[in-house]
Amino acid sequence: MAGVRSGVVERTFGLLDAFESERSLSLSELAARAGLPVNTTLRLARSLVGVGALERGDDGRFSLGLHLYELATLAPRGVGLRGASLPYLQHLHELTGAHAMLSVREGRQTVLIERVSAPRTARRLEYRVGGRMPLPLTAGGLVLLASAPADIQDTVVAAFDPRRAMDGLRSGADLRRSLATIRRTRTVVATRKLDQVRAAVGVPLLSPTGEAVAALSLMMDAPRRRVDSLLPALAMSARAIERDLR
Amino acid sequence: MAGVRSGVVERTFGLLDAFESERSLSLSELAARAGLPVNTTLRLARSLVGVGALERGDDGRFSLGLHLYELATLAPRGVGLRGASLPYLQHLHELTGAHAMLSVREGRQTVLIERVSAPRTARRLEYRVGGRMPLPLTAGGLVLLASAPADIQDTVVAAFDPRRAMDGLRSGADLRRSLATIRRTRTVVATRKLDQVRAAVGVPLLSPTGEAVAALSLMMDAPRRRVDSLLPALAMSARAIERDLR
DNA sequence: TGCCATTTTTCCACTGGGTGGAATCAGAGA
DNA sequence: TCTCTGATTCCACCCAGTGGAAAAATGGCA
Repeated sequence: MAGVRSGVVERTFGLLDAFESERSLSLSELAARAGLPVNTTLRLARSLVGVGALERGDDGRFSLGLHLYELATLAPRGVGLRGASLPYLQHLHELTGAHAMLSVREGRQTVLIERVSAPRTARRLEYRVGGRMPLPLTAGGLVLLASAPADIQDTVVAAFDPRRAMDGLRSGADLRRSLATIRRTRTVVATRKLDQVRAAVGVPLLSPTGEAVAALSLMMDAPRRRVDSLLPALAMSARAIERDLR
Repeated sequence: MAGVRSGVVERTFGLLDAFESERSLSLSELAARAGLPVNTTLRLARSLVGVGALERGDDGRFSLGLHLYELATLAPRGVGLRGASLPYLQHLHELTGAHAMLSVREGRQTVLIERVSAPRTARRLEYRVGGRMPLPLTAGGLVLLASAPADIQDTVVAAFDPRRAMDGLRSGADLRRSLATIRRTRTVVATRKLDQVRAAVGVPLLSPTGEAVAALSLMMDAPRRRVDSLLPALAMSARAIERDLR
């Protein structure tokens, strides 16, 4: 479907990516989503079942396999970070009642590595664990954008759409100013009405060499003043995680 | 290196699997581990970087990429189960102080989906999140084996090695008897001195159709009598997770 | 700084694995 | 029983993948 320049690897991951919206797919559905002939799809899918990247149920439908989970646990930016942070996310959530989140930057988007939320509220959020969001749309994203390479910042600022932005960001210039502030204070406080949540705070997680490898953030439905008060606990947690990572 | 029958998909995942023991590998290390010519390795690895399955640092070394994490979160047997179970694992851990674990069966082994442990003890355990263990060596594995297809049970029983087994299992016949008991009681209580942990209990997590999709288990260094007392809480948690999964 | 060893990358001609259209088979409804 | 959709097998073509070899980059070491 997409204009991927051929290559077996690209096709293979094209197949896997086809499961983004559906948990299980039949052969022909899979072929249609990946934009490949059924036959080609069948052959690749069988190989993928062979290596455990796909599983095939008794009904013949495919779904993503456990082997991907095993590999993911070995991805440094995935589970390493997650394991170190989870206890602190738990603690922050219990302490504040807010959604506690850990995210990293992947190109011009953020990927949510982990989130600890109250059980019922979790389903309403569109920001799923493992899911992506544009950088300027989340507190964590802003933190990560602020310390991203210049070319990334430039393209994101250029493509900035004020209509889907945090309160107070009306132009690319606003965004740039905001990023400078974030770099200085190592802190974001942002408000926006989305997903039943009004405000969010974020801080970077710094590697020993001083670069932001991830962002820790809290989201809650509360006025800005109250959200401000969460910052000390958030910053302390970030320091603690950094310590544990060594 | 292993006798994988050629095919680009197999080679590709051979490359990814090479990261099992090392977080990052240079091109030549990667080629050596995967048993492929450097040139072939380079070409494949670049494609993998292109799709996000690998990442390449400034130093030229490769490591597993975030995209695998994103895919893993879509694997039904991975993150779906994990998300539903995590709060209960937390609760069980707090309640009992034991290691609380969730595992599934993959062929003749178990894969640990999630574990909640006290921070310091976690590092000593060889059973890593995302890692594998032979079915008869863990309480969760025994639960899963007890409800596995007959052919799986047969091969595992045939290959059974009493030297690395739970207390009281001295032969394949013992194991088979034990599995029958587990099926009847839907419960495992096992003791073994390993990893500083003396005893474990496990119960199955049943799908709506009644098959065991996962195992919930607790591990702690305590005499068997005390471990027995954990069973009610464990069973209740399993029922609660099953409810949530619907 | 210059030299050597190692690793990474580019180049290229060969060929066999990948391809996909078409035929066949399996299964669910009607 | 017939029909239709989806899954699977078959097979001839051919280009993407291959890997040896050369070139370039890297990194110690003196």
